[in-house]
Amino acid sequence: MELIRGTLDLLILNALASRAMHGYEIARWLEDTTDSALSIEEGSLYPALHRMARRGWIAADWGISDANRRAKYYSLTDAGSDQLGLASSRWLRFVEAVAKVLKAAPAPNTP
Amino acid sequence: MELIRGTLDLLILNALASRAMHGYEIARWLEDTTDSALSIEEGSLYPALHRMARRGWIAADWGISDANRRAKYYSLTDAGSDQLGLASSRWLRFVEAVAKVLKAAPAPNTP
DNA sequence: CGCCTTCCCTAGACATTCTAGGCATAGACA
DNA sequence: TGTCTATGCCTAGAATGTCTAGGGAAGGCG
Repeated sequence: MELIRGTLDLLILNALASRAMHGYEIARWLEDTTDSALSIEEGSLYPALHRMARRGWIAADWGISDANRRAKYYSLTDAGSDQLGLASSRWLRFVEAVAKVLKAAPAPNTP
Repeated sequence: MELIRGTLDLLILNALASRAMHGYEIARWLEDTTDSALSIEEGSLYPALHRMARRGWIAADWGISDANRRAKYYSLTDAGSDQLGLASSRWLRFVEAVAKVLKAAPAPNTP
């Protein structure tokens, strides 16, 4: 399912809030957590991770994965934790506002 | 507030589901409905309306506004009504999936 | 050895929103 | 009368973020 723009950071921050993970792991964590409702393309994921590292929200360390391969583990920084709080509340306020809009109109035909 | 990409169509479709409106009216309807939590920039609104008309979701007719000025009134077509149903359910499924992600992580610090 | 899986990466296409303008007219008010 | 504000429509180009469509290296299994 195509992600709605601007939510990937929020998803990644949440993933890393539970524990440090490498990129591939984040992608599978997201699918597991959402029962495959959401999935990240690698072409979106890695640029997003680099962007977030550049902004100081996450830190990277090379390590060895469970499958015994080299993997870059990302963890949340303090700034990243702050950002998670901001992004979460922004998201919740947005969802609430959209809910008002959906409620304002008569129920759409749901076949 | 900057809109999250991909939601503008949904908002407009909902506005027009309640009644036919001209562009300026849609913008104010959205602010009223969301207690100013959301607002559309004109530079986003008009291109979106043209795009949606091109896709056959809405139809345009020139008329005279309450303020006695010429205004282009948009109304939902049958295809637009279908699209509203699709976009709504897609949005709800997405929000639900993100909720699972937010619940998966420990509560963020909300200062 | 060959293949699948894991794991990382990038360039360019694409879509959508915003910034920053422009233009026209009605009505209020001086 | 002239000017100002609110109404109403529009566009070009920048900025952003995701996806498509690749490429590559290495572990483990048959």
